[in-house]
Amino acid sequence: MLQVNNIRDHKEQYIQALAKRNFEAKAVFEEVLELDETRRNTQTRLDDILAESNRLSKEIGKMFKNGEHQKANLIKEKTGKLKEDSKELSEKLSSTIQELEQLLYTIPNVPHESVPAGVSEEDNEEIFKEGEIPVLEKTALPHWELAKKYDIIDFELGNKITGAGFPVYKGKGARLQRALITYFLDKATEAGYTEFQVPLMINEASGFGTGQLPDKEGQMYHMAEDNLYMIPTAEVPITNMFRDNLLTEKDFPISCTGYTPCFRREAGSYGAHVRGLNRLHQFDKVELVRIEKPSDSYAALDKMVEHVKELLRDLKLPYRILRLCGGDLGFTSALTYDFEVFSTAQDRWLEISSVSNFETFQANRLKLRYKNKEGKKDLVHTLNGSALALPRVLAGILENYQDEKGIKIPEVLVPYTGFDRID
RNA sequence: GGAGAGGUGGCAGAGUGGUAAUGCAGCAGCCUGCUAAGCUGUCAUCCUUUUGGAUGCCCGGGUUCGAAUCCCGGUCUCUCCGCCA
Repeated sequence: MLQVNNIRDHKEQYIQALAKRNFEAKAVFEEVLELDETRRNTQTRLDDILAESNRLSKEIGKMFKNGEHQKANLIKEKTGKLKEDSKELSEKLSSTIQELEQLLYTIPNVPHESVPAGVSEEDNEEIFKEGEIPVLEKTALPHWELAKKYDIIDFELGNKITGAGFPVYKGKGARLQRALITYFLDKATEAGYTEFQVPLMINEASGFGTGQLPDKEGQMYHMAEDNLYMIPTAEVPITNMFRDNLLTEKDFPISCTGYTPCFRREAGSYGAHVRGLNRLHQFDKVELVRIEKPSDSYAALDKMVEHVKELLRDLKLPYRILRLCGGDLGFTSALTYDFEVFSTAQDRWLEISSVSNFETFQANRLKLRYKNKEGKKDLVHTLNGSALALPRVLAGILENYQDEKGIKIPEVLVPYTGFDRID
């Protein structure tokens, strides 16, 4: 959520930046500023009335003490009128504030200056590419067929238990999955991130804090009876650990990692592109979250990008990095880098990580602040990134490491799997 | 699921109808020559920004001239019992 003061101070700059995500901000900003003006006027008027009313109350108190009951009763009549006025004004004030907030909820984050304009993923900017794309035999298979051939993932079994998009990993498939999780967590820990195990369900306040609510409600599984949501990513519980906090300089840097399953309804996405592991309702992910002082946040973002690069280098998977264009940028993000692994047998790129700086957009909703050197309170910057999302990494490994007789395990994983081939 | 207790500033913790003590931490300054102590100020939010004013004691209602305090509803936490991995 943007701050009204910033909208006022940087109006033209924000309008231009938001145009990069094809968000027409001019009219909304006008309305925001107008409502804010009304809010302040109303408050001033209300304050005056309440001040008068408080003053009279004090007098009445004194009069009763002095036994001047008649005089007191006279003044009481006055307070009745004041009360009516104040009620009216305070209703106006709260409805104005509500209206203002509703409006602010609809405004996405202001893109960073480096974000290219654009309307769709086709306008994303490729900024880095690394790794050899292997030349596969004609007999090479897509991962869902490999999974069946070597009996390591059972999609039908998941259908039976739950439904489409809930695969069952089996034998060496399950072990490889666990190896990846442990490997990613170890790498994050080595890089200084503190590991957490967090709840997989969140309440409404948490959903609001990181921005899944109110606009992405339909993407989460909701348990109506308890009003809880299944987490779509560990970002939500991890970042919300810090909700309503007032940090001090000493608390930084804050860097957290955690493995969780993630649950997404993915309503409306079906078809060939979602086959196999490409898109699931439940998948595993290791997430990184950082809470930074504003001055340090972009350096932190770079560090996260380097971290993810290293993982992919270690796994020897061909990948590229995209700087998301305005049209593809998430609602809450100021700058996002997507990592994509090349799925050789499908001949397409698969997103396996998304690393973002939210600047103060989430912190404002989270009421997550720190006391700076001058003792003033300031919103922090929040960041997060996947390191990494498992299913597509697995798909990449299966497809890129296949030969006619099986699948080779990337060297760095062998200590974790205890085997070097699936066949 | 049943019973009870509780929710006050960054933290700790008073306050049972007259308008939020105190301590610690933080920040600014003063002082003292030693890793520190002492003193003073500041130290919830908003409006005005100069005096000042309002709001704020988990959330929402109510009673009252006046509510942290009394009443109703909700919510969360803790303790005990029950159930249970």
